[in-house]
Amino acid sequence: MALANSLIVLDFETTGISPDMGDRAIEIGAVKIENGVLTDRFQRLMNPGRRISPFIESYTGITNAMLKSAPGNAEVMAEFCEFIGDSNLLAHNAAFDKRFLDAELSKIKRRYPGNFACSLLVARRVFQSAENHKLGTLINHCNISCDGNFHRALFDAEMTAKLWLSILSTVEREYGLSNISFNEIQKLAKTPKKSIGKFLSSLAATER
DNA sequence: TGCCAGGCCCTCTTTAGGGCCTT
Repeated sequence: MALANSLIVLDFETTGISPDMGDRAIEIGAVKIENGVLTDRFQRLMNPGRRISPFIESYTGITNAMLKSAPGNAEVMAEFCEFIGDSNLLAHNAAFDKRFLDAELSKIKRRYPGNFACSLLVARRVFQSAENHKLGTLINHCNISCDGNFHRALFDAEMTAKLWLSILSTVEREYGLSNISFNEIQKLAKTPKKSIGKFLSSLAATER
């Protein structure tokens, strides 16, 4: 089955860093990119069934009072599954968000058909001179306008989406690639840093 | 109650260790 020509950029806020140790999602934010344009948005708080720590309240700005009236994780994740459809997926440090997505969907016996890309791995290769590769640093590095609160799911997803478009435009501008594919970007994310120039030049040389 | 991860990537590497990144 061919996947849709769309990309879902997502970000979780969670009770901690390890779903294997019982941590749960408390917010999901996502945007849909179609043909280089943000065409849809999704944001929901979800009640994990227990109180969150003062650290997480401070880190995210999401409070126990806000979560008290939120729907449960199962209801929200089922709705999010419909939003994903058959799109491919993207997150900044995707290993983290993928673990939580897989854990939450496993609890409701749902799956997604798309592949997961990581803007962190790609940015480390394309923006090697950046001070570091945290999302906020890369947004500044790319001169992307930024008016909102980091560590809220929808805002981080929107910033990741804009970073992704900046990565694509940088690659296309510097290497003369007019339409790099999702699969080619996935290969780029696995290419050794020192070979990035050679890899992209080879793509440009063989471009349709 | 209190505790906690894991994949990537560099190098003083590969028979390993530690920083980065996410909440």
